[in-house]
Amino acid sequence: MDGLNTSAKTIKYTNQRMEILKFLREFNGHPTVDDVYEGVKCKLSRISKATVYNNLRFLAEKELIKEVNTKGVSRFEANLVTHHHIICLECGDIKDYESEELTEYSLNVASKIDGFKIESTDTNFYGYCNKCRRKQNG
Amino acid sequence: MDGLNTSAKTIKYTNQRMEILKFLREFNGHPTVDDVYEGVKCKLSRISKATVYNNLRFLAEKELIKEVNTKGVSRFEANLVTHHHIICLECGDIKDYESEELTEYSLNVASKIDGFKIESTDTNFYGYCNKCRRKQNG
DNA sequence: ACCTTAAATAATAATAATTATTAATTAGAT
DNA sequence: ATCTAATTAATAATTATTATTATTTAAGGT
Ligand SMILES: [Mn+2]
Ligand SMILES: [Mn+2]
Ligand SMILES: [Zn+2]
Ligand SMILES: [Zn+2]
Repeated sequence: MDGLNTSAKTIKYTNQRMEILKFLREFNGHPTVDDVYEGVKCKLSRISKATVYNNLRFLAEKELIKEVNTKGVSRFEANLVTHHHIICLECGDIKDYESEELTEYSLNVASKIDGFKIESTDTNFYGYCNKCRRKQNG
Repeated sequence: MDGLNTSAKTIKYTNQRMEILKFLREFNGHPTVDDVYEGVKCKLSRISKATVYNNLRFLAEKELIKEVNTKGVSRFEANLVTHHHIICLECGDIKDYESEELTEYSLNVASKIDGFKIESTDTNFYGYCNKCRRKQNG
């Protein structure tokens, strides 16, 4: 897999870093720090949780992953394509939702905002997933 | 001011609760739990921080205030009108942005999503505020 | 292949944010 | 005025995150 091909000066390709990035790319979701920590443990049993924190911050800084705004704990993802999120208010499940049109529309709105130089935008949809709806009804 | 006129059964109109709600309505921003705690202390010097947490959760539950999804600490607001947020990536400042059109557009997109029953939607705009841009340049 | 060195790691301590516990207080009903 | 479930204050406990530091290591130069 292609690794840390950024405009780097001194970036070390450590095992820990590569496994964390690989995990995020394969996980294909929005794992918490603990999810990542547990996920890479099978490969790197002696990894420190601080290393997970450090690398997630590092990778986000280098724009190889993104941090997702959620209430409560930090979450990360490897999906760098601009996209939106569908969030279940019951179980907290977060699904990606891609819509070029919505992105275009939002960016166009953004271009009219002054006092702020807008770099990016995303939309959250809040509701209830099928699983949680089935539970609520009967 | 109108208080807790919700479909309530047993809701107590305590001083603490009312001051917290009043603070949020007058603050007109997105204060953290600590902001609220510090803000109501002048009126209620003996208030416990746990009471602030409890009431913020309570008021959000009753839909008298809203919790805002931000990275890091929890934030709350009394602005119940559907609206969007402009967030400075440098200083973290959060500004409200109302746009009926964007809300309408997003809800229309939402109506086409299946597997989820969407209840609400909001859009975040990320960028840099004038103040932070001035600092960065010269 | 060996040296050098800045960067990264593991282990752990420290701090910050949030939740749980519990005895005392109180709003609102009777 | 009395009653009672809800709320509160104080504080302990738990989680999440950041800081510290001695040790290890990736990568570049010889
Ligand atoms: Mn995503
Ligand atoms: Mn707002
Ligand atoms: Zn769900
Ligand atoms: Zn700013």
